[in-house]
Amino acid sequence: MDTIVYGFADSPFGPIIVARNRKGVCDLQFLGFDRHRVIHELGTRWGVYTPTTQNDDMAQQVERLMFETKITLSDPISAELPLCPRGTEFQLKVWEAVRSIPFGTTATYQDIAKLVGKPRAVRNVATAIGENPIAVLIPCHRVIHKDGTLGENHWGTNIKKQLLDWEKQQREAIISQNNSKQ
DNA sequence: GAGTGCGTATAAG
DNA sequence: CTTATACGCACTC
Repeated sequence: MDTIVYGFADSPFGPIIVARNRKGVCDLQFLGFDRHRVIHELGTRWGVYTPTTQNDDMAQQVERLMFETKITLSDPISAELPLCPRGTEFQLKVWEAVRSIPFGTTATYQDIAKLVGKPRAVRNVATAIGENPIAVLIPCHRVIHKDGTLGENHWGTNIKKQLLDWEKQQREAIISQNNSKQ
């Protein structure tokens, strides 16, 4: 049986809960206003009988990697932070495709549908994205409507917009930094 | 098998 | 701008 280590941290976008098993980060949620509901969801996803231990240091370390370390445009987070989400074949495929969207850029739901080889299953892709268990690291906030509007988000359109704005700002900062070096 | 859904396109008010 | 209709299909019940 899998054992889970979870912990709490403060991100620039509000408090988060981070959980990992021995393979990698398996769950990451914004706590939002309803902390208990989110923790309950974690329980239903992994089973109330899954042995857990609390380790806030681990969570804070993950948070620092996500938001404080120098992020390059190619998104090095993946290499340092292996992910281990649980889901159906289809969901895992969709989440993998979402991870290929570069930092600071966006893709449409249709783009992701094509990437997973199911160009007509756009709504199903959207549903799978909505069930993303690992916020930010599986960057579902980078998936937007074809007409440029943001679309819905599990943690609120506000979080989605904030994350996109932040990434865009970071991206531009890195680009201008690189230009001034030459 | 029926109902649902983080979409998209088109038509209409 | 908003509502309506149709399409699409993985998933849940």
